[in-house]
Amino acid sequence: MSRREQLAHLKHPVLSIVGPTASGKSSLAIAVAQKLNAEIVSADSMQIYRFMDIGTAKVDLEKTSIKHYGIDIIDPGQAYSAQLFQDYARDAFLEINQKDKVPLLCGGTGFYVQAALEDMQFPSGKQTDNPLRDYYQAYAESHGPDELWQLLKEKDPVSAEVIHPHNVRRVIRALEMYEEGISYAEQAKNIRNLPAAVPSVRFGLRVDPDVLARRINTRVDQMIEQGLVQEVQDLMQKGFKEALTAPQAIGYKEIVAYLEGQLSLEDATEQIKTATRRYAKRQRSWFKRDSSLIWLEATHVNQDELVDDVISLYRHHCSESNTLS
RNA sequence: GGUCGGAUAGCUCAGUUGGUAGAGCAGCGGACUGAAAAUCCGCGUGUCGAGGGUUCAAGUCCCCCUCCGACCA
Repeated sequence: MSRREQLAHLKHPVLSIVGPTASGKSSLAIAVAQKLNAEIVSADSMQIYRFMDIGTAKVDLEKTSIKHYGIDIIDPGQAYSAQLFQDYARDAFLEINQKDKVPLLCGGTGFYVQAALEDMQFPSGKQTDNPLRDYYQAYAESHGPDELWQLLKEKDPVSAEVIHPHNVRRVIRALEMYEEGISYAEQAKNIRNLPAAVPSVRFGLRVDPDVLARRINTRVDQMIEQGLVQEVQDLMQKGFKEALTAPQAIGYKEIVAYLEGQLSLEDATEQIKTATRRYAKRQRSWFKRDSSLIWLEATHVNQDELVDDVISLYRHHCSESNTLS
């Protein structure tokens, strides 16, 4: 059987749990995994990094007996991508399947979740960077974003049409793809209705935004108390700042600014809180569009109830179909 | 107690010679196919501190009160 077929015929569909940061996903996932004999695959673009523990609210792997994939898999100096995660997560699904256990995908990085579960096809090659990127970046800086967009418009007008001229990062990506003979617009066209690559039952946690904001605030204060500043200091010793992905993390970039004297610790803490709130908002937007999600109200609900709901709904949906046609 | 300054959006503040208000941040909504905790787009949400007066018309001028700040006692 091909890898593709194996993925389409898992013994147990992937149980997926998504939701905004601080919604209680990780803890719910562990509780569900214990009752369901599952192993967890984390879909989190920052928890994949070693040494970034406090600021990413990473679960303490020493304190749980549930196996976690997707945590501490690379060093902060390395770049990562949705494409790499797609392969990684699918390998994990197959490995868990071998053990006859339930693969439980849990995380807040919607792009990664979609890449893992749906038939999203990335250009071949496993690069995280592209040699052209620096050239176009420099071009945007010297000529301005609109000029760069004009460049794309000449080469690939259809893609230029779909991308806002000021979204430099995406304009560059489209130019890169053009050089490889791929149309950004063509790829992006189907994002709303990609077929599943893996059978799954998907849950989304909903938490009242005001309640979530309060949770975020106390969690950030706790991170500071637990030594986030020290953690960032240690990372800077390791050349973290120059890396591509890791220093973009909320809670890290602000503390770096504090350590460099650009912010007071108080201001840095405030900025972490608002950045986290805004992140939660973007997550809400992202997950809203997934019509296959089963939404669970998690604002004032006891976790045990949620666990029971998830398990019974999962079983119910499994009996309906557990493979893809 | 006295003098001066301030009081306008959730916050910091603009507001021309009187014509019922606008920026930044926050917030809300949205996009998203190799960085996604990234990147980008859209939206002003208001008893202009209270009361009275002048005026066709007051955030703006006058009176009075309240609160805050600075200075003088």
